[in-house]
Amino acid sequence: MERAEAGAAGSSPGALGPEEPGGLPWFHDQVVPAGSSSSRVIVHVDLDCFYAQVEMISNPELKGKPLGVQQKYLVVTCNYEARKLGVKKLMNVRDAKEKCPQLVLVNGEDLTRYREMSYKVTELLEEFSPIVERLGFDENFVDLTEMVEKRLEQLQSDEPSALTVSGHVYDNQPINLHDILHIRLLIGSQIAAEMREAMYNQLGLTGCAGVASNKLLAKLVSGIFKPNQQTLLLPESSQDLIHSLNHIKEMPGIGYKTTKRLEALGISSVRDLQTFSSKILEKELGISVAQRIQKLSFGEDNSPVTPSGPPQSFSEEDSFKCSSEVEAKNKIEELLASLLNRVCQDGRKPHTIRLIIRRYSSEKHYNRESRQCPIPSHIIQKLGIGNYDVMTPMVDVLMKLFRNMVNVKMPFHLTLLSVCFCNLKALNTAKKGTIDYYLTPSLSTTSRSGKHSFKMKDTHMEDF
DNA sequence: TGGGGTTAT
DNA sequence: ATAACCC
Repeated sequence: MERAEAGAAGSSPGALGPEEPGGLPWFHDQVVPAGSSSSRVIVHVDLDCFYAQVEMISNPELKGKPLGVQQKYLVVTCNYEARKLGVKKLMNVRDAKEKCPQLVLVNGEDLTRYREMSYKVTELLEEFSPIVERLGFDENFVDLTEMVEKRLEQLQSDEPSALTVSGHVYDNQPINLHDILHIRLLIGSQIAAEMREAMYNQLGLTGCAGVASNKLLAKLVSGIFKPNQQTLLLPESSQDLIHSLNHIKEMPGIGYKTTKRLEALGISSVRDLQTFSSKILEKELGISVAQRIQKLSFGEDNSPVTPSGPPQSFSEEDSFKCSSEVEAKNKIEELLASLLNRVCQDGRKPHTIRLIIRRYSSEKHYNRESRQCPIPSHIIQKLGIGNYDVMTPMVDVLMKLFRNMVNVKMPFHLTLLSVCFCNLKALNTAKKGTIDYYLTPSLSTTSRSGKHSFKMKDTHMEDF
């Protein structure tokens, strides 16, 4: 893999400080208390134009050509060839074709291959450290603190270039090899490089990485050098980084709604937010949001890297025009069929099903409504095996949810349908002798005889 | 704006 | 069930 970055400024290999009498490097006694939340080493890994990369792997003839991935009338992402020619993310297909007539488009409405590749990336990163948090399909945070500590213990002072940073350093700030925080982050940058190398060698994917002391800063710094490069942020540069943002809307964690409310208070820059009265902010946004985002404005973020593990929900959606119950039912069947395949592969069983609609309306930014209910237990039990037996009863349940939301006797116009399986439970967690065992129909003796199915507290659709 | 995801209230 | 956030 090509490495665009040169060795970082300020890192001079072999410039170790004085050694202790025992021959150990000076920093071996600079212990950070175990479990301490101060001074972590976090990496944010961000794949380059992920969907486009997956498409180019599926069809290598696309490599070298300007490529866009299309969903409905939008180019949701594109490769760098296309970006050079003026195509932007989430650009209208017409505008994109106008800007770039040679643009090759592939349909990316089926996320299956993207999702599969996404989890391969997360699993690869989990081999480095189990503390991996997914953010969308193409980003991951990894807490490297423990791994860095282990490498520091192993580190021999006579290893040549053991203390060379990998990739860029933000602002070209010099590394101080006598500063333990610098050393720890530098080791983090080496691990980040190994991660990117593994992603390329094992999966054929390129991406960026940012190494810093918390998630916010790692995420912000990962985007500094853009495709296929990595950047390390040293603590002394964190204020420069956050003030390089032109507007608070660029701060991860401050979304559309909060931005509007902040603007109404006259807050638009990061410094505006830093210096704004905490009391007033708390009264306007609530204490929780106010305190969190004001800390973010200083580059402070104590939120942990929370291991994502397997997904909490599976959903399939399609945006399309729908004005009759028959159209809705057909689409629901289609969405459900795909979901059943996915849930079957996962192995766990969903205990809740949800139907989401979007109604046509001229103005109103985010309008979605949903109804959910427990999946009847007799359907849950058939989930692993008979894929077709469950279709009909599940569609019945979903259509009841549909009619609960939409008055089918009146004209209606929907623009989206989505089906979601959630409340996923592992199959045989109930162990003999526990309360669960006796309350789990599939394991209890009465249920095993197959003659009684008990209901427990499931709400039934007849209730509607 | 698509087709997904998450957590908090 | 909705509302906010993320991609």
